[in-house]
Amino acid sequence: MRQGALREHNLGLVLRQVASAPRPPSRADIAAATGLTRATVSALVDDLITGRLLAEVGPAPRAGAGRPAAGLVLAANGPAGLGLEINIDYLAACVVDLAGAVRHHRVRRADQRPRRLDEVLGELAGLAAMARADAEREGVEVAGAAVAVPGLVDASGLVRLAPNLGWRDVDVSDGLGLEGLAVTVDNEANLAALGELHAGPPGPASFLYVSGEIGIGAGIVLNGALYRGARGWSGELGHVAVRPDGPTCRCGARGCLEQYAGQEGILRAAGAADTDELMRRAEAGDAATREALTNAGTALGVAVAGVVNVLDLDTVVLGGVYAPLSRWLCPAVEVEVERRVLTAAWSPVVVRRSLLGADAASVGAAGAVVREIRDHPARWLARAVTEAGHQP
Amino acid sequence: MRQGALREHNLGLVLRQVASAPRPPSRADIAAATGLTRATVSALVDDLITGRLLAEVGPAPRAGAGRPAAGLVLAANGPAGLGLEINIDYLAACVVDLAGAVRHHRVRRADQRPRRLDEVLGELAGLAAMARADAEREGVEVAGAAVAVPGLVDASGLVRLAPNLGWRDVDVSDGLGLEGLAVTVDNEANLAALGELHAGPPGPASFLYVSGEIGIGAGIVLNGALYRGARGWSGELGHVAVRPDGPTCRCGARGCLEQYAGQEGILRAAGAADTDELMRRAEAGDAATREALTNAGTALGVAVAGVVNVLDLDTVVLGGVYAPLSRWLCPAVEVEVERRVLTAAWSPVVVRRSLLGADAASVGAAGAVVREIRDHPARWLARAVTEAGHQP
DNA sequence: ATGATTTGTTCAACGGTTGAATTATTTGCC
DNA sequence: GGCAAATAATTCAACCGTTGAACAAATCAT
Repeated sequence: MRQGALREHNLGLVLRQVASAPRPPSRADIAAATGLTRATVSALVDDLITGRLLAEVGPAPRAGAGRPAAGLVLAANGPAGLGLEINIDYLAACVVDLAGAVRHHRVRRADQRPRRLDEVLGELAGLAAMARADAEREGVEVAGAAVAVPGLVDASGLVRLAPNLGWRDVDVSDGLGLEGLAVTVDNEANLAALGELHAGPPGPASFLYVSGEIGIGAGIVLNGALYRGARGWSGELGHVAVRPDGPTCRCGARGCLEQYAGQEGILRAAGAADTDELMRRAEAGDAATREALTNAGTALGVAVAGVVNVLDLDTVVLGGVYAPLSRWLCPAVEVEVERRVLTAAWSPVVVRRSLLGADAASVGAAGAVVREIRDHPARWLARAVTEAGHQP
Repeated sequence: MRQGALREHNLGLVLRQVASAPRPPSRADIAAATGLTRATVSALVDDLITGRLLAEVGPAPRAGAGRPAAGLVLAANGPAGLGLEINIDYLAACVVDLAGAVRHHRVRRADQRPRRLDEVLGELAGLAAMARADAEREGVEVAGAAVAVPGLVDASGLVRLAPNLGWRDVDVSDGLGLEGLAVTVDNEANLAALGELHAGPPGPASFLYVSGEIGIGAGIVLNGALYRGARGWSGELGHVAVRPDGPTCRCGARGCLEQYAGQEGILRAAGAADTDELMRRAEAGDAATREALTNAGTALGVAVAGVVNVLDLDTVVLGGVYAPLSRWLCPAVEVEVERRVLTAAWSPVVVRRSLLGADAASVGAAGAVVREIRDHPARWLARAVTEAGHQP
């Protein structure tokens, strides 16, 4: 039973090695890096090439003598992931291939709050169908899908609560027209954090991804893996207490971060109608707006400093609506982190904006699908073999 | 290179299976539980028995027909772990065997703050020598040691800062007279959290262990493993902000939890000279003391609720001086957690006192040593074989 | 051209697991 | 008491994946 697990492990090892190499590596490079024999690597690579997970590229010019090496890259025409996102004011769909390249991306802006559930899912199903058709045209096969939702999602994929959409106990994967596909549903901040993880340099990382929307969520990446919590409900940063006797939050408690740094609170304090107006005023140098952003950043910094003190993270990423506002938020956050994190003197904590910006969740969702294949290639290979057998 | 890793993995699998079984399992039970064949399990068990990690017990009476099964238990005369603890007002040493039984335990109470470093380490070396001699008398071999220290310990085992002992950049493992042994050094709260993890029911668990002493530290266990942070400095709960504009802490920031729920703050508010007096007054029903404890519990609850909101933990354990005080602290902590944790309505958060009390860190340290052997038995087996070869 | 050098493949051997057959030891039933 | 059924543990040939050495392929340096 565990004899085959060895091969599965080594297939994944080779695949990850190719993915993390700065240049297309040869079989010999992989053997040297992993400690496996060249013979074993050759056998593994053969399986991966016939399974359309790896491809050979022309021999690179080499310095010195010796037979030229055939470079290996992740296959661009292999399996791809479909990422879908439902958010308050837009829907999005994208396709990411095994190498991490975004092959399709489409956003449809519209306030989803007044719409009925089936309208929302119907339009998302349309976006998904377009994405699949586009992927097929490009010669990649969609192998699975992940849906990002701004709310609490339980282990079975049921949306237990999405307060800003007014949803409760909704089965999102149903009614998307993706019957043949494996569909997972996850919290928007979690998938955005995964997107940020895979967009950065390869290798393990620990960071806090803060997603500022109407609410404030967080995705926690520890040692290169997403931490979901005991029940999958981690990251409720918006309800960390900033002032225990502050104003009452809609959750019932007092002084939650959301009251100070939530999108609605910032807009109210700045006297702006929406984020676009807020941005314009901030760029114009409006004093009240700048003050509102500084106050929000300070409150965010207090909460983030608490998390960093407890988890000892070296990076904090600001995403969602915080990403475009990061120019004004980051300094205030950094001041509080610098002041309140006990070990900040030894090792600095970086506070930066999201690399992917507003696309983080949808790209992260698609990336999570291909990452699953990359980490467990044997499952994909077994599937590919049985399919070939069934439809020759 | 990875062919042998398969065997190492399976040796560990069998060992963990024996450890987590409610009754001594037979080879056939293990095979059924792990999915390995009976033949493979027999071979693995033979290696583990000759390596003194497992032992057979007499056949248990069975219901129905069939050859009786030979029960397997973790060897009581195999390798054991030596746990040492340096704390503000006591030193401790203990020996824990592979099955988790405490075979030796000794505490020497004395305020360590006025003493010189070499005095402290000298006395601890004496305790360690006594523990080893006692272990030898009982027929167990000490296979390694771990030292718990109330301070920041870096990855190399150097104590970077122990504020309440006045230590900075101290190499503790040097000068303990344990030259032949593998010695690790770790934060007191981390090792206490491990002790609590192994004292509870087997299987993965996620919880926050809060260690109240002069400072307030925390050990974080996620999915059955200790989380140490990006640099190993996780758990600085004492410097989480409870009131951002509260009194200035000795760390320089304002409103840290330590100011409200640290041992010294509680004693001052209650007007008690030491913890014993505090306990007496609280039991006598003194109003000022009760109020001081409730206020401390409330502040602790605010900070703990923030951590639980972010990490989605289902259990919080109060240890250190909080353990004997938990009768008065827990209710106040629970009120804040109930009020402030967003998902508390779905899934309750348990706040309870430490099972091991004041012994958690030393027992946890010794347990960490044997747990290392239990998880990587191949290393121990290899060592045992070479030793047998050298001294036949 | 020839040798040095590096890549990739082939093949017998090896370590570890597997599955079936075999032995060992008990209970239940006549 | 004897025998069949049942369960535990071991033995052994077969199998799977990795290993190491030998070998063929392709290039550069001289």
